[in-house]
Amino acid sequence: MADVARLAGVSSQTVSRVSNGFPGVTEDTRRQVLAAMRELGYRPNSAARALKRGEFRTLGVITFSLSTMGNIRTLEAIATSAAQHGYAVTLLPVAVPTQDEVNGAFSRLGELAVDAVIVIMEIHLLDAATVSLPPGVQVVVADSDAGDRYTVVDTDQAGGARDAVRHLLDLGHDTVWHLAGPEGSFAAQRRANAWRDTLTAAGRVPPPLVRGDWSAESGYRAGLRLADEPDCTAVFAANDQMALGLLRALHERGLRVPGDISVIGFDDIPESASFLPPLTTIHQDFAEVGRLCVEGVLSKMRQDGEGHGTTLVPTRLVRRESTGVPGRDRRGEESRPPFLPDA
Amino acid sequence: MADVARLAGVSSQTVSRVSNGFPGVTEDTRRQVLAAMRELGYRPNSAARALKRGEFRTLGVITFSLSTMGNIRTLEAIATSAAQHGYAVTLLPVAVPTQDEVNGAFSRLGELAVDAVIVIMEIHLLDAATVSLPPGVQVVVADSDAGDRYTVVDTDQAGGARDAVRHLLDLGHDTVWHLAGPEGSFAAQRRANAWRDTLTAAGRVPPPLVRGDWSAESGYRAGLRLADEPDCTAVFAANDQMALGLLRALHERGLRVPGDISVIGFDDIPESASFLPPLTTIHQDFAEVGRLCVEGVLSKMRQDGEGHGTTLVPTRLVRRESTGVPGRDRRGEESRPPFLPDA
DNA sequence: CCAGTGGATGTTTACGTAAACATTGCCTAG
DNA sequence: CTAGGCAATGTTTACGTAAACATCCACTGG
Repeated sequence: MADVARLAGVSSQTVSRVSNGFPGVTEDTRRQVLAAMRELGYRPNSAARALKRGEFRTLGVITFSLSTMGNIRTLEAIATSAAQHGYAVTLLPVAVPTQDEVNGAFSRLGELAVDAVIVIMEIHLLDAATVSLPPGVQVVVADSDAGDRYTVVDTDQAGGARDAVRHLLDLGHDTVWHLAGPEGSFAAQRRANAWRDTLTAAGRVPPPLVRGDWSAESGYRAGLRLADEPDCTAVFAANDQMALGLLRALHERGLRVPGDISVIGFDDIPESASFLPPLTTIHQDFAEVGRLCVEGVLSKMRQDGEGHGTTLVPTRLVRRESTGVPGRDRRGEESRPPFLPDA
Repeated sequence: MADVARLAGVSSQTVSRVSNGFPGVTEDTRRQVLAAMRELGYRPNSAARALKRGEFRTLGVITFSLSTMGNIRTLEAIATSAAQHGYAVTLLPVAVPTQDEVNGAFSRLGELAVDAVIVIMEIHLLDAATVSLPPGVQVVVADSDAGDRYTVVDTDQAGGARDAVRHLLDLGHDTVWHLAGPEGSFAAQRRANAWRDTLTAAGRVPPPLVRGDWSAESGYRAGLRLADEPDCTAVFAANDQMALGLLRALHERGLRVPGDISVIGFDDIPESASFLPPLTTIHQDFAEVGRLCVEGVLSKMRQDGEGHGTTLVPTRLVRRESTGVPGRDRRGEESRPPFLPDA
């Protein structure tokens, strides 16, 4: 900086003013300084800057190895949104979702150049961890509940699940089976609860819950079981991957979708439009979740925020070809090639 | 730090020594300092640290919005591997893959707290950009060629494509059609070139190349065309998503896979094991790519490295049920339900 | 008994920046 | 014509750390 000042014939403070876009600098002087900066290839040293300003302009994101598409989309939106606010994003990967690993990530965080943290994680792993949070570091949590203890931004899981169930009921199905996510997942739990509540509210009897683990493989196994349930005409899968496996199993058993069984997913991953048949599903707006995480954490930083609360991002039903009116009893009536989209 | 020193009854320098694990501190003193650190909740200030040391212990990763699964896996591996070396990872998202955006990312980079950069990007967007790289910032590129100008780590695209084609030829197919990725992509180009070369080397005539854009939707459209090619008994899709769309199109046209047409993909995304039928594909080791990127950039930093070169990460053929011996002429011969896995 | 040695610890300083305060010089109002 | 004010710019200082150097002290060997 001193070199630039010398070359431009000004003081280093003036260089600082120019590089930060502060007022009170003649247009002439500004130009000269900029020229000198270019000539010397000057780059402000961000370490010194952070030291002086007391902030890093950086957000940390803690997440399990980018396993699910939802986390990835959210992360992407966080990065983009942070960049728009002049913030960088530092990744804090947690290899395996154990309490130890999470604690480790949080303690590393203390020495990390980060002003605030966004956690994409189930809440129950967070409790013991946050005690070691450096004071003044704000936290926003995505993919969780517990809005009373943290600021939470999440997809409206319950609303989406409700829409999925209602869609199938509206089509005329007596009831809807549910292929749930793993027990440990709050998202899975909330979707399952909303599924049960919606059925009950509509005066239907919820069938036994079928448990998967988010993977297509687990959906396949569940599908083999469901294929043997003669009463099953409609399945709400807790995510699109499991729906994919489900479709494969039903297909192998010679069941038509949606002719014999309607299937609806959750997430709306890009591939789901190309499943066999294209999957009706609940679209999640991960970009919005990420954006709100950044807004939330920045606003908390500004007002040293105390207020916690949950922001829900609405979902949207995307109707494709895997859902239709009930008709399993018609099985075998027609001889059209199976799985041809009804449309 | 001064407070800790006072509480522990030592000098700040001794605190520094303890916090950096330097030798020359009595076990007694160390314990006292550590106790004081805990009591005061001391965290070393990473800005001051970076300022003093002249390095940030941080790697920047520039990539287009985490669009493809490959990039994500690579990023994940980079983050993990960097953490093991005591480095953090900062994300530099590029919204749209235009030269302007890339230049912007690189110029922001100059002010960013980053010691080195890993670029996950097609090379041709890099050329004009790197001129603005701060001196001393090393670069490693994934997903590209141009090993003569940069250090490059990439999947062995050509080797994988060759294995895919050979697998189908070995099964007895006369030739192999190719559903390629978009023209702008070097990965797509190299896979297509290797496909053509392998066929030529085997004395076969390469059929006309079919172009997609990586999406399942484009694979579907291509599939509708290929279904009308009576000579087509084997297709090598340049990625699994396009293979997915391809499978759907063939299915709609009543063609069995692999009975009538064999399909092989590239990438081995997790879902491909649950396609209809499960997809034979070329597995990419993104974790290894990411790891090598980190190793490469760190070693370049240590030796102020000049040497460029390309490191290729081998692929692996994953045989599932979408490939088999040729048999399109047998169409209609049997009445078994289509798409049941042959095994 | 003393010089010499080496380990443990303290003191000084500089890293690059920006806030706070100081100075300069020009313009305007009285 | 001059005091006062304000815009432009310069000077000083501190941010928290760690390298370099300085000091202290206990112990060893002659």
